Amino acid sequence: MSSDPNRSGCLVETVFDEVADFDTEDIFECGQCFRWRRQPDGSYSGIVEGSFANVSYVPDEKRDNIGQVKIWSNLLASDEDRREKYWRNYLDLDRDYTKIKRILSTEDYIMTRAARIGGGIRVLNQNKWETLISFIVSQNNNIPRIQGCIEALCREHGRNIGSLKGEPLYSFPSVERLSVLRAEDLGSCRLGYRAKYIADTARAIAMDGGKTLTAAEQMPTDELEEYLLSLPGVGPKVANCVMLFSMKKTEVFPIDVWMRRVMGRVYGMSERNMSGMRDYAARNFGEYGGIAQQYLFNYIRKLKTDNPAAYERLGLEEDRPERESDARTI
DNA sequence: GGCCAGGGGATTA
DNA sequence: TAATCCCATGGC
Repeated sequence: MSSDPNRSGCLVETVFDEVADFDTEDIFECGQCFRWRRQPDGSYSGIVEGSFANVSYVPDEKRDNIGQVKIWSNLLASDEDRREKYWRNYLDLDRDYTKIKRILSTEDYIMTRAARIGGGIRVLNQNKWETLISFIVSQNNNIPRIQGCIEALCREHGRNIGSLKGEPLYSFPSVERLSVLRAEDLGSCRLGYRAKYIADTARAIAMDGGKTLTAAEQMPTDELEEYLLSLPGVGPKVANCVMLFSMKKTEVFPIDVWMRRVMGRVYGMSERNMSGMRDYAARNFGEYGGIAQQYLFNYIRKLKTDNPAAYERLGLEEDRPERESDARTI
C-alpha cells in the first residue's frame, strides 16, 4: 500500500512483467477511450469504474518489445486477485498481438506499415454502459469535443470521487441517474441533438434492467448488434465500436470517415461501398477485423498529421512496394 | 437507396 | 467572416 498526496486516495500498485506489444500512447490515444490523459512522464491517468488509475510502461532495456506494465489505482485495492484479473482483462493482456499482427500483415503492405506504426495498440475491454454512451456522444463529432462532453456529463451527473492536484474527479454517471433525466437536463453538457439519444437510450437500458449489456459477451454478435441498433442514436458505427471496445467482439469492423478513406485509397473501393468494405474485412481480417481497423485508423490519422505528403501518396502506384514481401522491411 | 438536418466548436479559406 | 470538417443517425 502506498499513499501519494498528489493522487486520489490510497493507491495500490499492480505490476505485469514480460508484456509485449504495449504502448500507452498507442492504446490511450487511438480513439477507443475518452477519459485517459497523458501525464508529463508519459504515463496515462484516467477514471475506471469510479476509481482513479495511472498506467505506465517500462521497456526492458535488454530486450526489444518487452516491458513491464505498472498500474497505480485504488480500484479493488483490498483484493489482489480480483484486481489483477480486472486489469489483465481491461488491458487485454492475455491476447497475443504479435501473432495477430503476423496474421494480418500477410500479403498486405499497408497493414504491415500500420501494425508497425501502432504496434503497441491493445483493444481495451471497457465498461459497457460507459462505452455505449461515449460512442453515442462520438457520432459526427471530433475527439477533443467528445472528451469535453463526457467530462461535463461526469461533472454534472457523476459522483465526486476525490481530487487530483486540486482538480475534483468524477465517476461516469450511472444508468439510474441518466435514465431519469430528460434531454433538457443535459443542456450544460453541450451534447446538441445527441442529448435526446442519451436520455432515451439510458431509459431503454434501465427498462431492460441492463440484462442485455450484462449478457453481451455470451451473445451471438448478430443478436447483440440487433439489440444495440434498437437503441436510439445507435447505428452500425456506434454499435460496432461498443461491441469491439467493451464486449470482446473483435471480429466487427467499425467503418467511419477515416476507414472509408483507407478503403478508398488503399484497397481501391468506392467510399460509399460500405457493405463491400465489411465483406473485405470479413474475408481478409476475419476474427481480428476490429484490431485491423484500429491499426488502420491509427495509421491513416497519424500519417495525415505527421507526413501529409505521404498521406496524399497513399495507395498510389509510387506508394506501393514492388513485391508485397518487400513491405515487411519498410 | 439518397438526401439532409441535428449542435457546436475548431480549423481553414 | 464564411465555409468546412468532425470515429453518424434518423426521418423522409
